[in-house]
Amino acid sequence: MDNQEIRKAGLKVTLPRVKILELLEASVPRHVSAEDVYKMLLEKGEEIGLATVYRVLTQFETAGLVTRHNFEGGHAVFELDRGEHHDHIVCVLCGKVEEFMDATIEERQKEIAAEHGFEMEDHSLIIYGRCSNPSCPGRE
Amino acid sequence: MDNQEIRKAGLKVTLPRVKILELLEASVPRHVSAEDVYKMLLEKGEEIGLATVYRVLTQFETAGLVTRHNFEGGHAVFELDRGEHHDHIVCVLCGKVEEFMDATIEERQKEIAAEHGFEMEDHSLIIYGRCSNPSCPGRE
DNA sequence: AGAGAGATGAGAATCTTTTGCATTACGAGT
DNA sequence: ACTCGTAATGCAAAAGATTCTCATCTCTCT
Repeated sequence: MDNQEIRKAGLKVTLPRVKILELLEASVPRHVSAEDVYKMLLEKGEEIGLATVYRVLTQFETAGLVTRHNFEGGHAVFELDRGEHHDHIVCVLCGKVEEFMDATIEERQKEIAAEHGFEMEDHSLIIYGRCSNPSCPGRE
Repeated sequence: MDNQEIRKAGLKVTLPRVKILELLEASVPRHVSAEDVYKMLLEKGEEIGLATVYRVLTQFETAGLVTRHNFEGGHAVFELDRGEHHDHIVCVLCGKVEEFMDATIEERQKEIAAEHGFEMEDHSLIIYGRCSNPSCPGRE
């Protein structure tokens, strides 16, 4: 039940919040912008304002339900937080996003932060490249 | 001579471009937003429009003279590209930025991209944490 | 010095995200 | 279930960052 997650986050269980969480759980692709969420809701016939989408996503982020990423392109994307941390590979041609997790890198990051006198709080690793998908545009 | 770098990039050697490049070479901190550059130029008495700053920074980025980073906070920062690649540690409290370079991580990234069928083009690794600087605000 | 392509400046426009405020919807208590 | 107070929503306006338009200016080449 989604409701419990929302409630546990200290938020009232309202229709917009439930709908947005449902959408994120069912969402393919997993990485969506606030605008994406808004449009997807409209298509499903839900009358939820864009401002509310932004507010709810920010609240979810604060509550640890979703993670916000600042990919290239000026707008943030969100994804449901499923517990395990991971990083991203983004195709610069078609925008496809794949996820990965590498213990070696994770470990080194912690060491590096410590070497610089930082207490690591979070990190963001994004690899940009060209994917091998045949249907990926912009490949000659 | 800065002029040569600009010329080599296929751009006309104009006053705004020279001034912006000079500023980036002398700039402390090394990571500045377009707005920062604009204000710094104003303080030095240079009458260069904000739109031009954006244009020139984008051109410099395309030419490989500077690198653009999408840190948290919605605005991009630029830094002069000095040849060697490096990553960043950003203090979430005071905004201080330190640079580092780790061969182990670099190597793994290339391997990971290959494993996913991507040809790595670029990457961005940012560690967020709390620095140990005594004058850093927000520490209890 | 002169011509033409390219660059600039100022402001308008665009895009993303946030905010103010009147209205509405949860949910604790009865 | 009913009522009430508070928190949440929707809309429109605002704010912040970046890009675009276009008339004017300036490099570069000759």
